[in-house]
Amino acid sequence: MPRVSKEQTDRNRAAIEQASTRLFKERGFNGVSVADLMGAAGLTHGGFYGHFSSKDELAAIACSQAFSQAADRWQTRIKNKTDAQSELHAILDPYLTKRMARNMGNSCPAATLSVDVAREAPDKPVREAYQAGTEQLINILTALSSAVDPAERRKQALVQWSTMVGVMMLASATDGNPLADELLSAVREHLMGDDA
Amino acid sequence: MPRVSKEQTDRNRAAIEQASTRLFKERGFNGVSVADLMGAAGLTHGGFYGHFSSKDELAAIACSQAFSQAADRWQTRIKNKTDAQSELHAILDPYLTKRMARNMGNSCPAATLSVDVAREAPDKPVREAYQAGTEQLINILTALSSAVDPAERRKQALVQWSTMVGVMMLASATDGNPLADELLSAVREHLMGDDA
DNA sequence: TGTACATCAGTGAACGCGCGTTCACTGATGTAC
DNA sequence: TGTACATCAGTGAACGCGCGTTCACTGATGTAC
Repeated sequence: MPRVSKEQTDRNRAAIEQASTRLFKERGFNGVSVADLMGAAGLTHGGFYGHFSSKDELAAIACSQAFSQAADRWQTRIKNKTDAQSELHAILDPYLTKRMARNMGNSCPAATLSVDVAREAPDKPVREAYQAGTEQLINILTALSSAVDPAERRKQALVQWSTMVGVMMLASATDGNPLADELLSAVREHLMGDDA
Repeated sequence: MPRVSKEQTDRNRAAIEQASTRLFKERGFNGVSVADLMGAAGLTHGGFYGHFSSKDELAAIACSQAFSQAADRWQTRIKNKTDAQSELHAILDPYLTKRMARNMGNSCPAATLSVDVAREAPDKPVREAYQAGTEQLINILTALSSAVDPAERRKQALVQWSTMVGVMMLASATDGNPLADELLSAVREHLMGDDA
């Protein structure tokens, strides 16, 4: 029953992109086949190249979308907060959780995609998408820094970012082990003054 | 010219393990084929199963070896140092470098293998090897903590470890971009009081 | 508005390729005398 | 110590399979009248 309305075509493309954003984070670029992606969008593999020129192109799109969605979520959470400290808390509280560590498909793209990106050739389109997305999130963190000097604010954000991403990756890899909880609560206490 | 002396057999097996330790870190478990590994050891793919029962088994061995080699390197570096602060410096100074970020095959297994391990099924043998290896390195860091209370020492080490691993992963993914240097020097300054 | 037809989104078979694993074979090593 | 032979580490063809990508085809959609 092929040929579908223009609206349905757009919805199909969006479904492929959304599925890839989740699945690439969950299983990595090489851990998901084109057929997997199309199947997750309710389609068959052959139609893929009507939407994208290659799997690499979609990887870049998915990477962009993953970071944009994360940035949007952060922006939504810090709305209506009155000071930088509670804004930071609004971001970190849902971020530094076992739930996020366990569910890589819904968690931070920096924790899940960084190694995949690092292993890609320098000319692959996904690298640019990653750089731009990373800057987006770092800029949000920089705006919430407690330092005064601009250079210090940025440095503080970069260190915070490293710690956040590192602990999520380590907690994912040690999921099911008490160490995962230890890591998360140590970093929560360190970054949020949280004792939970 | 098959059948080789027992000594040569042992050397061949060690060469396969050493090659896998480097290549798995560099390209991930799925990024290296059995033929690649055997080729790197100067052998052909067919002989693989004379040494190992499966690629998964070798992944676990390689993971163990990667962490043990890292721990040995750390132990060597902190020898002859007089205080905890210079011991920590001896570990961090060569760790937090662009060279390490760029050369994933020779760098920290936690930065390169964590995501691969997180994506493995819970019953895969590589997970146990990862857990044990991670504890090894965390114990070394804990011993160098500046805190007094044992629980605080461990927490400090866990946060430090998260930051170290996170920044190496981020610097690898942003290699070639100024952000990679920014990340490294921000974390160097934060963890080592270094201004370089 | 209704009809005739061109377009083209999606299908599924097929492509060449590389994967993990198996296996019959080889010939130097190790052993028994 | 020298010879005859059994062992077995390594070889390379072959297995079934899944990959990314291509393409002839289909039939509902969109358009021209």
